[in-house]
Amino acid sequence: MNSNSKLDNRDRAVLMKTSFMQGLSTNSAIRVLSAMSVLNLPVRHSIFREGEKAELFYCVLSGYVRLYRLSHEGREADIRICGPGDSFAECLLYSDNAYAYNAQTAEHSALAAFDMQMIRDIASEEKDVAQAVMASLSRHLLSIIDCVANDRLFTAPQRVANYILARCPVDGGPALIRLPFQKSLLAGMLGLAPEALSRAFSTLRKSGVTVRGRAIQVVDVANLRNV
Amino acid sequence: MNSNSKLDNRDRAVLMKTSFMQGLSTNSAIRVLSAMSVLNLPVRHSIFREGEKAELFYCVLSGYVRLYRLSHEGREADIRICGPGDSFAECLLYSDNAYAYNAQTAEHSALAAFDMQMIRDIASEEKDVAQAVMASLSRHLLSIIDCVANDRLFTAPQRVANYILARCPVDGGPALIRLPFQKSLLAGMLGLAPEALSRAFSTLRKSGVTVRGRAIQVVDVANLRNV
DNA sequence: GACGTAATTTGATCGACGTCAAATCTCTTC
DNA sequence: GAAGAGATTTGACGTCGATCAAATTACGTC
Repeated sequence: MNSNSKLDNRDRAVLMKTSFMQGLSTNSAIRVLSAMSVLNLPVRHSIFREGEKAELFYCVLSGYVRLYRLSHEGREADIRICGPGDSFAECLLYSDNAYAYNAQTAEHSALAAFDMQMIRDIASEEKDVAQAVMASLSRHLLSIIDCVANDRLFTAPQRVANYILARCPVDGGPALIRLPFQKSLLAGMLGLAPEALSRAFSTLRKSGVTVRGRAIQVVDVANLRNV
Repeated sequence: MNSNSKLDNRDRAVLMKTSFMQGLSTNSAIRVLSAMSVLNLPVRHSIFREGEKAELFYCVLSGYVRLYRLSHEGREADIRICGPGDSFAECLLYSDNAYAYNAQTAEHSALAAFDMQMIRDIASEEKDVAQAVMASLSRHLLSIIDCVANDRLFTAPQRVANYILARCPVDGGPALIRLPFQKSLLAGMLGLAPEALSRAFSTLRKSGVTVRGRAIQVVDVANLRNV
């Protein structure tokens, strides 16, 4: 398989730190890379649609990808937001052969695209590749379980607080973090309309959360845990 | 590993049809079975709790198991209901070593319990076992993705209609199905309070759905798709 | 730095669903 | 078959978050 563009050093570093590729032997890594090509896509570009025959799975090198489903009436629901290092559609390696959701770039993005059949073949020969696939699948499963539990257990302000806390240093005290993407993406990720996210932030003001653009300031991390 | 009870023929048949065990070579199946023991548990019996060290994963032979998380205030949210043939906690084979949720029986149940370390070792030697793990993980991932999408896209009556439709013959016309468990379990599975499920059923009456106990009668399956 | 577009916020309204309480139904058990 | 516990339904009510519209803010481009 040939590459649509070269794998630059930054992209290569990200790719090697993926849960899918980290820890592979040199030999396996070379074989896996030969089943891969790099795509550079503009913002809001469709990667695949639900129901299409699945022949490639992907790993995000830079940018963000939105995975979503459509209702009959055309409403969209985000299932997952993938950032650098995340892979998606690898759940189809050993199941159905049609994509289970739509994927589109949320920003200008670089993706590694892996040929499913080639990876299947490699995984059946190289134990460490099979193990990498299992590790990657496990990680996803756990993160989606978190997503279901969050949706069902917590209110919008609580979900936002959880998101912030997961990105703060563990101790108490003040913290300053920066959103890696637009708020509307975060909203979809948390299963909220953008308006609801905005209101959740404003609810959190009384818990010491200040938002200006993508910058989020927390007066006291320990305090935010009580929300 | 020894067995708490013998594997009877019915249980064995279920176990062999699991996405985890089906298609294993005789040799692999024997090795896997040697890492397994059977548990017979009464209703509402805790299998493990969130945060406990994960040393076993499970496959349901008969009965039903509820996987759920607790909020700080003690509210419960179901993540998944596992029936005969489903496995759970196998996502920890190659990740974290603590259970990510609570598990308890929803009825008197028979479970196959697999020693994670032994299965890990076997999977690293037998290709088909590794592949079985991947297939099992993939299937779960896809089913939980459906769960997130359903929660976010559909209302209670629509989710109930989807559940019914998934269990009806594909053609139009009338259908009669039977719930395999209590309605309160179905409610949790669909992310609803029992009262909301009840009201959803009564909303569906005008779409030709009649419920009496565990029996669900559908006047016209094709019609139900429009809900 | 000004402009125009896109993103975000805010207000108002509404529907969906959770919760609590009480009534009714359905099983199990004796 | 009767009793009783547990499950389900129904009613009343409150809250949360979606939606629509309008105002405001932020950002990329020239």
